[in-house]
Amino acid sequence: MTTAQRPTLEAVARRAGVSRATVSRVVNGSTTVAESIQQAVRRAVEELGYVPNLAARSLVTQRTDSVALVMPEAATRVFSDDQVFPGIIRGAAQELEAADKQLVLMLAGSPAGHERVERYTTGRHVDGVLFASLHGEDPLPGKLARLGIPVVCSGRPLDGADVPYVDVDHVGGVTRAIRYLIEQGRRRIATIAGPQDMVAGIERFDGYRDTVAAAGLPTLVAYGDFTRESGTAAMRQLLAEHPDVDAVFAASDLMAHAALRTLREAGKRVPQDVAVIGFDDIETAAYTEPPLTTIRQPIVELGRAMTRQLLRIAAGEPVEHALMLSTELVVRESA
Amino acid sequence: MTTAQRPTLEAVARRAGVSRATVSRVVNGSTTVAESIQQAVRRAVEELGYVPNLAARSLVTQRTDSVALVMPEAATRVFSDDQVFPGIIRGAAQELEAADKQLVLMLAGSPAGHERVERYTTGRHVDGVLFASLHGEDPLPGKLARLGIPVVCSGRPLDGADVPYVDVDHVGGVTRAIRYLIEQGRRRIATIAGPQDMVAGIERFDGYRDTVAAAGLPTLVAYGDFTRESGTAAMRQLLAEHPDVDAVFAASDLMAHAALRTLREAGKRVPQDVAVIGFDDIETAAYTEPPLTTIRQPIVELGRAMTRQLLRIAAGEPVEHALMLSTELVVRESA
DNA sequence: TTGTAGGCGTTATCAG
DNA sequence: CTGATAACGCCTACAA
Repeated sequence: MTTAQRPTLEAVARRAGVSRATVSRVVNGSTTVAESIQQAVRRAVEELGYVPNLAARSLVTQRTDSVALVMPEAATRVFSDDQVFPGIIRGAAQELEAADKQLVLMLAGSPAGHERVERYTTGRHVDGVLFASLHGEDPLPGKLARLGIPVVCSGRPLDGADVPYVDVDHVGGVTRAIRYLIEQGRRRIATIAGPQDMVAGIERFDGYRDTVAAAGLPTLVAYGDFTRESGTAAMRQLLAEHPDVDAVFAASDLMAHAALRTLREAGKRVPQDVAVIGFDDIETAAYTEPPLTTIRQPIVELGRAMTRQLLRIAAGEPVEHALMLSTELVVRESA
Repeated sequence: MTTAQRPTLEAVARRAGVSRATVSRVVNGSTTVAESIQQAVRRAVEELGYVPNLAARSLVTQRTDSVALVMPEAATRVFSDDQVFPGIIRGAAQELEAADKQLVLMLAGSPAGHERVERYTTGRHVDGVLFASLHGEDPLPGKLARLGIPVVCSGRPLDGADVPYVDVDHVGGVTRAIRYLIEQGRRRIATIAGPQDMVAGIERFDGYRDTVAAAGLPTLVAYGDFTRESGTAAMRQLLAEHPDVDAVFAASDLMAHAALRTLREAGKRVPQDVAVIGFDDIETAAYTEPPLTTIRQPIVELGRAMTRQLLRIAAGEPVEHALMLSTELVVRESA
């Protein structure tokens, strides 16, 4: 029942026989303190189990040593089993740990949640804000940037706000994949596109459309929302509308996985009858039947890169306005 | 360039022509303020864009309105694609959102990380601490509890600390699964067990061992660490040591998934030659080949339940020392 | 019902 | 190199 008041600077100071100021200096690593005194202070800190009160500290320093990671998705979708969000979280956590800062996770799925996030972040309760994936034209990133609060987005903000961002090379990856399909002799190449209110959905579709168009091939499209269920529906639609489809590029591995299964149920062999390529390279991709050929995006690295940019901005250093991480075609057996 | 100092209570008070105390009352929803004054204050708050400084507030209230979720796993494993950790995060986030508290995520994989977590949490920088999954005998939960800091673990702490926890009914679920296998006429039932330094690994193994023993059947075991790679190795070992195995219970869906593939490569048909049952019911389970029969654990609910318990403890209410969430056998085609 | 005043635990500015 | 002392922004008795 050690309900004992936690010790304060004052207590440590008394015990070490010095002033609060000196203790503060030692605790914060100032070098201008005599060695003998430093030792005395450290011993007192040790004996008392002193831990600085961050609230008090940030009250005066105006820093909070914490960063918010905002996930604007509905709570139910953020953690489906694509590994995108967990990957970003992990990358951010790693980088923040190295910087000795805290990661505050915020879900902004509901309107109430969004408002909460706005209150919290504009209230300067964090040193910076990371946006994990924007849906539609969220004005929040731009607003925060204008308030002078460090912000970094994953993907170009759709509302055109002048906010620094990091993204993976969707278009490049997709272009490579579609060309690969064409080289294999595929001519009726369809796509299961992602949501068109998210950069990832838009750019992956653009990459597909431009590449098939450049090759003089038709555009065959059905839309999904990155989930397996939507992939199943889209694949069925594609099959119904274009029975002669001979390749499918799905904008997410989850949708590609669903397409694989739907194709099998429809009696199509993969890749003989229809080739399938996904996007993400989630762990499951290597275990599908057949193993999925897909475009790998460095998702953990995305989280890390965003965080590094944010920390630079917070430190007043200049950063590239946009950073692009490269993607890579991983050929397995589905195409 | 609105670098303008953010407004303080003082500023709002001046603008509304009242005292700081009154503004504080209005902001915190005190009812003892005249309606007309409330309106004036609210207008001033609005006009100035006032947002309370949490650091200042928690300095005096001794509350931080934030809760830490500690994931003691190595960063690289926390977000593999089993949905356990993301599920817990999601449940906690939902419940915390309702309580208007912040979720601070902390990875304690490395020794340095663990020490960081210890400093932060013992330093009373959060109102409570949630432990997402314990590895070995971590003394931290017990230590925090002794310091009077609200703590809730997922799973019984292995060091015997007297800390409240919430867990799913591993043993019950596994028992049902093994009995089901026996009813189907399986007699050479093996298990791919999880790590034996985690409650989940231990209890799932216990459930298996006791049930096969009670039926007079042999114990055939290989160990994994919940990942697919380890599942592959374990299944190979099982096949080598017990070529006549006719059923496998894997302690995680990921390992079960790997087992499915390994069995196929070995020329075994599932479920005809070998039945396979997993544990978790991750989304992928419905999409494996064949679809996986597995034991479902309510993982998001686990996160929510832990959080609710923590909030109760923090509010000084009494809580059950242990809470058990039920599991359920989901029969698909692999068994 | 409203205002006054003190203090929460640190850091930072100055003297000494 | 060290020690007073004044903020930092807010809440909360207590007084009016």
